[in-house]
Amino acid sequence: MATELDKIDFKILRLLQENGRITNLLLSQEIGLSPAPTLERVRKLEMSGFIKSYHALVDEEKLGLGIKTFIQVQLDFHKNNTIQIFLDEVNLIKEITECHHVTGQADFLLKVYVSDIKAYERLIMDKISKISVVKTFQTMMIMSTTKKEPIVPLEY
Amino acid sequence: MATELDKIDFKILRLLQENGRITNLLLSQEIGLSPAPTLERVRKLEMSGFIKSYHALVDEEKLGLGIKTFIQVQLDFHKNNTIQIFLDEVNLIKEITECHHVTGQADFLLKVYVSDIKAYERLIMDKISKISVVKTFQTMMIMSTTKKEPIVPLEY
DNA sequence: TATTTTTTAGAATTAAATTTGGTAATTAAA
DNA sequence: TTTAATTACCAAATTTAATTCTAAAAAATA
Repeated sequence: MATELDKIDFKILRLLQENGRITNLLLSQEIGLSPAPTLERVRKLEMSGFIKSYHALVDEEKLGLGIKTFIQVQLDFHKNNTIQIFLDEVNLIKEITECHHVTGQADFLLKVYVSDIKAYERLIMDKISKISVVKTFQTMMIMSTTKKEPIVPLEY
Repeated sequence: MATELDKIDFKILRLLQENGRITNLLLSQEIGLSPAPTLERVRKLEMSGFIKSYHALVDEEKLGLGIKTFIQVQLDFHKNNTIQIFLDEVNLIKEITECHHVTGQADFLLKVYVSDIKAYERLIMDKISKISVVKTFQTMMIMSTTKKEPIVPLEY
């Protein structure tokens, strides 16, 4: 199986990132092929892992998640398995939807969703600050999000 | 139209966030209704905006996007339309996929995708640092991402 | 309790996905 | 350069799913 993608494949990737539920018929028309080879290309992109999954995007505000933040966390590296301890705890906290290991002053950057400030205080007091290996953390509260592309920047 | 969601609606939201391409038939079996009312509920969730859109998730690494970073930006507020100038520039830079207005030392947090370090240097030198209202910025390079939920944390 | 409204299931219809078989184009080998 | 092999494609047929429709059941209201 050749893993080289041509322009048509990139176009398929773009269209499916834009609309994950586009019908195969429409997709085939957009890319200028008939339905059969279009479907075959999509299946190949799925099988080879270029397309990982499909997801519905929901309106968090409407669902009552009024508070979104990023938290920069610095760890205390006195134990030798500090990072694993931290990651295990993070995985138990459902309000944390993203966890990135980053360079810079902070060790980790977390993304958090909660309903309101009270819930945020509880998260901080009862969960984040109780993780033994956490040294310091700083909240960046998201006031607004002006750009959130569902598409990664590709050449084609 | 009542905007009250019941447990079945929340289950639909969860299942569609997990798998945006689940068939209506399967979805109906999962939630324990027949296909017709299941479809009607999904359409209502779409029409009322609880479901905003559907997207394919691609493998950025495989597509050659080896560098992912967050950039914290501080603006220079000497002009009175500083923020709008900044946002207009950000919208022109395709490598920036997210832009959040945040509290804390930084004014904005950007998420960036590029192919390699050379491309990152070009982004910084030719684009970010040339935005007139940018005072300072700091890169947090993402070394690994250990959690990235496609599902927002809901009660039900 | 009677009436209205809403929600649902099941059947019928429509549309889409998938498979199949054959052809053209490309690539590899002689 | 010719031939063989592979790959990609299209069109049509088939299968499967989505959608619509009708009537019954459940829930809400009077």
